[in-house]
Amino acid sequence: MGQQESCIAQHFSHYGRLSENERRQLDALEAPATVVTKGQVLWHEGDAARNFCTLGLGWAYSFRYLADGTRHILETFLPGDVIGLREFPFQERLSSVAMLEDAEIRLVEHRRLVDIFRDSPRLTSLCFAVSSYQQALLSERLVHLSRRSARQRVAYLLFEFYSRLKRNDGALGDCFRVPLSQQQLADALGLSPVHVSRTLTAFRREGLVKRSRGWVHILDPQALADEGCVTGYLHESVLLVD
Amino acid sequence: MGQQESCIAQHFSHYGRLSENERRQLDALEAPATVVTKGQVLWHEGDAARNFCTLGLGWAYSFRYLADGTRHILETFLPGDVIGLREFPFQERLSSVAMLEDAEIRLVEHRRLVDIFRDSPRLTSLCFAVSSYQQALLSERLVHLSRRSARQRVAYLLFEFYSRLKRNDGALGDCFRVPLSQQQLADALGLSPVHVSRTLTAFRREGLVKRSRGWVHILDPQALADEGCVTGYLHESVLLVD
DNA sequence: CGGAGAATTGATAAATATCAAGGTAGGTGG
DNA sequence: CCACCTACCTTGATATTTATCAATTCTCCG
Repeated sequence: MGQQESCIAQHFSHYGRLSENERRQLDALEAPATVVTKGQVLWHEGDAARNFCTLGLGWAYSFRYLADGTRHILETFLPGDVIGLREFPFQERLSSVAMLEDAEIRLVEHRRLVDIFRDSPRLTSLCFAVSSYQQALLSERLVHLSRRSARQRVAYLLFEFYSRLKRNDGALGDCFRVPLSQQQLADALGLSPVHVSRTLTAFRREGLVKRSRGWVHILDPQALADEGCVTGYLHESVLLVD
Repeated sequence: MGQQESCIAQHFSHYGRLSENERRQLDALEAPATVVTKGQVLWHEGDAARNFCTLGLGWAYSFRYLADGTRHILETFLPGDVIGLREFPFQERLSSVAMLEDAEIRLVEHRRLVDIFRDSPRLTSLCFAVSSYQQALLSERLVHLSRRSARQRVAYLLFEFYSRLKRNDGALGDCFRVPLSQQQLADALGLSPVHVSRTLTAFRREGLVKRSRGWVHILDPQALADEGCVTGYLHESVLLVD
């Protein structure tokens, strides 16, 4: 992801092959990188929404506060992901976004997206694909949160991280960094931190997964996928026919 | 929604004013109406995805089967809604869709969407808006399902129906049709049908909501919104600046 | 009037939350 | 280099919510 291979081009290329020209168009979108620090809030729910951004390095998450002061984590963003695209048609941010680590982001004005729509039907299709993929992740999570046990939820989330990281880096091993605390995992899973801890302890005892401060080691990928009832289309290539 | 005011134009006009020309373009998308019957499955998860459709009359829902044979309802579709747009970049259906009532649908080939992308940046933006709004409904539901009590979930879902119906029909009163059985409400809420029944009984006793086979009567809209922790942006106009 | 799906109700069981008390590891300043 | 500090994690005991099972009633439709 150097200067000539922009983050956004990298991300879009998951959904279809890019021509040199298309790549240049995407590269031209991005402003210079901005450095942000762990814990920093990129924007709050309700803020005016005029841009989205790409995440060069580091993890982030979007969240909403509930009436009782608790917090729910809606999405996680991994290096290379696009953040805030879905808010394009809204005047206001629908959720807050905060950084899990020090990171580098690049802003893109929403109106630049309209330029894309005007200039390139193909890139437009790819934008749609990016957005639809995120929506697919969301609905998958919806299914997995609403009616599944704590074990299944935890297994699913860990496996989701695994498979999304693997999509960006085919050489990823079974041991990788996941910079969420148990409190944050709990906020993403709709569980109490205590119960997340118990579940992870059980998984460790059973030889499924080991987790310690920021790292996850998947001991038995197949068993984890089974436990999480992972169906698989998140892996499938989502290439557009054209 | 007669012959000249197509379902899809009607739907899109929620997101921005349509010119006569744009309206014609949208109208031209739709094939003649197809009649479908209650319980009919439009498509199954995993089927090839080559088109989407608009729902002229009647309700529908999308769902996934879980490993244990239970079912989760992901989305509900009301008259005027667009079904299956989010699957545009996927080769396969991500979820099944079934009818809650006898209804009328109109199919649109996915490749016609590419025509729109090529011919009209503005309609493209509106497509994006439609898709993003559905995504917003999904993420709102995600928040409301993962960490809220049964009372809050039920209240939220009923209020969501109320506000979505009201968006299509400003004159809607407090009493309207909701053709989901308690079993189906349970499948959408991630609760057992028994508990849905208890919760609805409690609401009736408290003078919040009355429900009987296919009808909902909201007795105290404000109290229901409070109980469901409805925040409000689903009502907001989502107009594009342009 | 009879039948079938749908809804209600009660009793009990299971899953998860909450509360509270330690324990551990990594970072920091002396 | 050590000691402490702090955030994070673990564990146990108890409380709450919701599921499950089973029996009954309701309501619509033929």
